[in-house]
Amino acid sequence: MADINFSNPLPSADSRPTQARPAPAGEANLRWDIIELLFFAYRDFVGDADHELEAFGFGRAHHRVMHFVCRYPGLKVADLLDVLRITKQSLGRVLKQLLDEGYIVQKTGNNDRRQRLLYATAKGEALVAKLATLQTRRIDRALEGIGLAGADTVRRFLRAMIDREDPDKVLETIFNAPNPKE
Amino acid sequence: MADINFSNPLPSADSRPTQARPAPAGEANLRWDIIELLFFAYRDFVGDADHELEAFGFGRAHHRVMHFVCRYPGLKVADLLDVLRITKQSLGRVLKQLLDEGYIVQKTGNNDRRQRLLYATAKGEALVAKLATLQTRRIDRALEGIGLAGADTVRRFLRAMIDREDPDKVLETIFNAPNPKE
DNA sequence: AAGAAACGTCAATATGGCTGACATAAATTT
DNA sequence: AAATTTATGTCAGCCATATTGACGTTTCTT
Repeated sequence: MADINFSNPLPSADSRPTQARPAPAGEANLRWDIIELLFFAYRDFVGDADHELEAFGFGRAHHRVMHFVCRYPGLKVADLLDVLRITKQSLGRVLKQLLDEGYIVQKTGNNDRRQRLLYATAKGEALVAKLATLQTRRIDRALEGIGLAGADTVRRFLRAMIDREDPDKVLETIFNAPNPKE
Repeated sequence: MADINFSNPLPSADSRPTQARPAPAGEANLRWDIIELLFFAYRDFVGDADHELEAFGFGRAHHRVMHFVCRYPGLKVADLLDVLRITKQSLGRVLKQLLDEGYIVQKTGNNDRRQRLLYATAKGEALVAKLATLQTRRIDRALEGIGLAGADTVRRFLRAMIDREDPDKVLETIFNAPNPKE
């Protein structure tokens, strides 16, 4: 607590515009800018969906489940747990609601009858598409000035931000997918 | 629920590798790839900090508060509420812990003595720096193959993902900041 | 027949959001 | 000077979503 210089407060500290604290000499080059941009970008990105979900009485948890079930039809419950990194008890409640309200259906596995393969209904697909449309609008707007090569750079960056060890089934699919041409 | 083709299940549906559902004809071009990459990238990005925070008995909420107080010293409580988009009651609980445990201090405003300007202590700064270091490591790794121009593209993309209307004090600072040269 | 696996569920608990109401001190307006 | 508004704090309770641990059923594997 020694080197914080507010013991002798700056004159009119609260009338100056807010400024990011300059990096002290000893501090390694930290990516403050990208760290904060990620925070705000993600906040507004999920905000799009959050707002719409309210009208359905759903939360983020429901969205995540529906999204991945819709995108990867036939996902097992265990797969979903891996992807979402939550416990089956947590998933249980949310999944039950989505089943009861007809957004998702279960189907017993053919090979292994213990499995409950998950599929989105048309109702579920419609909602997921609606949410994805909102988010796509934001992404398109953000990519606008950046060009095709830029979009690819963004994709490469995001991919590289993801842990590669012990990838779940969905991530494996994503990593193996060819980078789209746009 | 008519056009989902699992009424006549595909042979050995659960032995095939997981595949992303191909986009139906009627569906607009949705950015499924970037939507999912953002999900996983952010999940792992905040995971770095989450893991470390456990050792301190703190959660994500504490991190967010400490981070912005540390980065924008002298932030008012009201500013923080704008940035985090939570209620003062929610902030209150978390902030009280951080004050009690000596990660943050308050200082009465000079111009307006109602205000409580927030500052991180050395202890607080150390923790924030530690967490930022972890996240910076991940970002650096992700930017590695992308080059300087690529890093700038990523920054531009993330900036453009953020809502511009009604920016809070911190966001204004970020938007007005010159793009760093790397 | 025994064990393991996939899933479901009950119970209890924690975190971090929320709303509404109310209190205080200080600034501002009348 | 009095009234009002602003910035903040706080009490009480609710809700959503996460957790752990335990136990049960069905089904597959050995």
